[in-house]
Amino acid sequence: MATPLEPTKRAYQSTEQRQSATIEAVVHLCAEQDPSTLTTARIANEVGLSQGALFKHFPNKNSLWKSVAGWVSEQLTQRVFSVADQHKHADQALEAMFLAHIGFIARHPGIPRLMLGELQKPGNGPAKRIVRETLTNYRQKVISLLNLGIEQQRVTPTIDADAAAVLYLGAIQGLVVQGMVGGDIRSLEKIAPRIFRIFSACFQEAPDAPQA
Amino acid sequence: MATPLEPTKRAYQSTEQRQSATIEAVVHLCAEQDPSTLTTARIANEVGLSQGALFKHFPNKNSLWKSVAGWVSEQLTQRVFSVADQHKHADQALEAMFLAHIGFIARHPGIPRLMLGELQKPGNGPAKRIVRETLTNYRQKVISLLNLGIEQQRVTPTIDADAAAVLYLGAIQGLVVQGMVGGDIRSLEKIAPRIFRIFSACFQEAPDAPQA
DNA sequence: TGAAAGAAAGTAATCAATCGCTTTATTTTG
DNA sequence: CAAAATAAAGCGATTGATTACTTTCTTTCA
Repeated sequence: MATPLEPTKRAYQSTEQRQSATIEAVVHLCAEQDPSTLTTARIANEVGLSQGALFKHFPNKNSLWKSVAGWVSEQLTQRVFSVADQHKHADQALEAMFLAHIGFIARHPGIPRLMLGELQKPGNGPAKRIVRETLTNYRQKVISLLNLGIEQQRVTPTIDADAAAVLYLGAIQGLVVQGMVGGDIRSLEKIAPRIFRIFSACFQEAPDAPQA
Repeated sequence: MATPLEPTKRAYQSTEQRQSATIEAVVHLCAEQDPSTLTTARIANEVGLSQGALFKHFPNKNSLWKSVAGWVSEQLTQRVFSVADQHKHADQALEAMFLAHIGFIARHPGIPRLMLGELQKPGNGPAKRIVRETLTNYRQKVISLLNLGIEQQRVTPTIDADAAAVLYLGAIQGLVVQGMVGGDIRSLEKIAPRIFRIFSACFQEAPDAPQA
C-alpha cells in the first residue's frame, strides 16, 4: 500500500486573519475582473476556502463590499494625506499627493474599478457612502491646500478653488481612465508628472494678469 | 358572464422601430440603475414587450450592448464634433466641445454609467472596443485642436498637447464623477463653465515664460 | 395566407446563502 | 496537567431565487 498520504491538515485561521485576507483577495482580483462579476466562489477560491466557509467570516456579500470599501478608503487617505503633510509648501504638497495617489493605484490596479463600480450603484449603500465620503474628504483637502497656497503666495489669489479641486481630481481620473483604455494601469506613473505639470499652470500666475 | 374584455389589440411594430426604442430604453434606464444589473426583463418591460419578445429583435444580450455602445458613440461624436466645427478659433472650439459634451450627458445621465461600465470589463468585447475607439478619437480631436490653436497663436506653443488632452478629458470625467457623488448629474451644466475656465489656464500663456 | 411580431411558459445555468456534519482550537474542570 | 467540554473554523452538498435564452403557440398585417 502507498504512503498513507497524510490527511492534509487544515490550516485553521482566525476570523480576523480570514477577513483581511479576503479583502486583499478582492482588491487583487479586481485588477483583472469587473467587481460586479466577482462571485463568492471565486473569492473563496483565491483565499483558499470553500465558498460556504466565506460566510463564517462575513454575514453576507454586502458586508464584504463594505469592508473592502473601508480598507481602500483608509489606505488611500492615510498614504495620500501623510505625504502631503511632509511638505510645507502647498504646491509641493499637491504634487506629492498627486504622485502618491497615482503610485498607490499603480500598485493596486483594482482600486479604480472598485471605486467606480461603487459609484455606479444608485442609492446610498454603505459601501457607496464610504467612497463618497472619501472623495469629498479628499476634495476638501485639496481646497484647503489651495487656500494655504494663496497665503504662501504660491497660488494665484484669484483662483476658483472649488473648480480647481474638481479639476485636480479629474486629472487623476482622466489619467486612470486613460490607463483603462490603454489597458496598462501600471504605466501611469510615467506620465503622471506630465499631467500634474500641465495642471499646475491652473494655480500659478494668471495669464491675463501679467505681473505689474 | 362578464364582458368578454376585448383582447387588447397588440400594436405590432417593425424590428427597426423596436431596436431603436430598446436602445433608448437602455440609455434611459441607466440613468438610475447600474448597467450590470439591468435584466432583459426590465428592459423589455420598459419598451412594453414581453421578455422573450426582445430576442426577436436582438440575437442576444451582448449584441444589444454593442448596439447601445454604437448609438452612444455616434451621438456623442456627431454632436460634439459638429459644434467644434462651428468655431474657427481653436480655443473657442474646445470650449464649445466641452460644454456640448456636458450638456449631452446632462440630458442623458445614464451615459457615464454606460461608458464606465464598459471600460470596467477586462478584455476586448465589441462594446468596449467601441467605447475605447470613441475616447481615442476624441482625444485625437483635442490634440489636433490644440495644435491648430498653436498655429493661430491662441495656445501656448510650449504646451504638452498629449498631456493637455488627457487633462481635458479628465476635466469632463472629474465633473461627471463629481455629479455621481453628489447624485445630481443634471446640475453639471451650471458648474461646467467654471471648470473649463480654470482648465483654459493650461493652454494659455505659460506663467514662467513672460511674454518677451 | 404566410411571414413577422408577440405572449407565455419552459430550460439550463449561475449564484448567494444555508445546513448538517467534521475537524481544529480553546477553555473548563477533576 | 490531562481529559472532557465548548466554541470556532471548515467542507461539501443543497436550496431557492434569478436570469439569459428557447420553444410553442397565437395574433397581426401586408
